[in-house]
Amino acid sequence: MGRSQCCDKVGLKKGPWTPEEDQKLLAYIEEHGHGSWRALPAKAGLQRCGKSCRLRWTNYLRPDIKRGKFSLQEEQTIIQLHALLGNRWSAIATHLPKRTDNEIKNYWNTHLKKRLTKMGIDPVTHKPKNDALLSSDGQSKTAANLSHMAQWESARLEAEARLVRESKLRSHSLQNHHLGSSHHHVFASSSSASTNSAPIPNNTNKLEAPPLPPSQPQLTSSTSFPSSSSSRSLEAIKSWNNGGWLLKANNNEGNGGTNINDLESPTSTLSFSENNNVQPIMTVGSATENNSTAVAMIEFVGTNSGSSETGGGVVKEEGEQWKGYHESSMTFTSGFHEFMEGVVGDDVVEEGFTNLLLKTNSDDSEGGGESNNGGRGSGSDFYEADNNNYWSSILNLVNSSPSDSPMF
DNA sequence: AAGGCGCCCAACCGCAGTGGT
DNA sequence: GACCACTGCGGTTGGGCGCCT
Repeated sequence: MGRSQCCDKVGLKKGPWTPEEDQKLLAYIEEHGHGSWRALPAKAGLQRCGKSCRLRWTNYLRPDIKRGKFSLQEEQTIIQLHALLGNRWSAIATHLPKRTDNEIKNYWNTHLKKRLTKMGIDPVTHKPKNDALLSSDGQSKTAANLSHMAQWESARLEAEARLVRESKLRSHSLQNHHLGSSHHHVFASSSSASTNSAPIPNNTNKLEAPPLPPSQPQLTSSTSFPSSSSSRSLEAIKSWNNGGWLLKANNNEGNGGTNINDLESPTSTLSFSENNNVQPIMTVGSATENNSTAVAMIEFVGTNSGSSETGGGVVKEEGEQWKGYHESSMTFTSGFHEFMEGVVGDDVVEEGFTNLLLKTNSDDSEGGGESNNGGRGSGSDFYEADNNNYWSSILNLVNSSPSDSPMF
């Protein structure tokens, strides 16, 4: 694509900002807001490019920024979210109020990455570097499955983040609409409302998950979130994590056939195409609400050449549930169960995502006993204990995210 | 005291995505 | 559909600072 540099004009200043410049920028934004960053520097009397001004405001001058040392809680949150989201700093920042993505990124690169490395954990994959786990005892499969499910989780979290951002935007735009204002309110403009956020999506959003290894289904997720239902919807998603839906679904299965709308708990459905291409469409939704509440859809596109849109016969209409999947899809009880059996094995499916992680950890400790490298007193015991709780803490984070958090 | 070294973090850079025309 | 303007994001840089020798 390529764009002309914004700062290539001669005479524009670069480098650290002076207090005078800060003052000018602050004063201007407080008075006028920041409708157009391109035009702002000239109006504010700054010899800077708009991009530089935006960055200075976003990362430093905004009044709702917390500066200083990261708390232990914040550190844990960053590590856990990074395990799920990777280097999606803006998404991670949505979990950390008053922290900017830049700050989090810096903190990760300078502190947390090193700490994980010291713990013997690969900061990229969040897996133990000494991969005794991946021995020939079948745990490699579990580890691979774990990775696979973490990617589910990653895409899901990202979808949630977008949901919240969209919700915020809508509420802001509603506010603005009521106030009859456009960009002349510093904290009501779309930019400031989504300071830590990605561009606000339209009604439907395709998200690409981290690249999957060959032979695994490619994961994308689509969201279609009525903002009013976000809170309950996210509770539903959390319930999915908690594995509660599995029990409920299985119980219902015993009752002879499952209608997702009959489930008390939030439900999910997977839609499989007739052929062997893995093309499930999973909907995580609040079935107790009216049926028009489409909540979250995670779409698996087979690695084969088929496209989910064309192959599965699934059509989503804006603001509605997926049209037609009721007829062709299995209920979540059987569909997801069978799908996950194929992917991760029956025992794993029965136990749910969270338990899988815990099981993996407990297996580690049971199998290894002392340590992965077989040594006692090597100084790694402390880190092993951390590793044992590592993934479970990640899930705990997700499961325990309060509904009223900035994220939820 | 001073030079070297490593760390930290604000800021820059380039690309991607989106909306308007 | 092509083009342009603009914003957001993530990787990278480099200057300042503190610690060590």
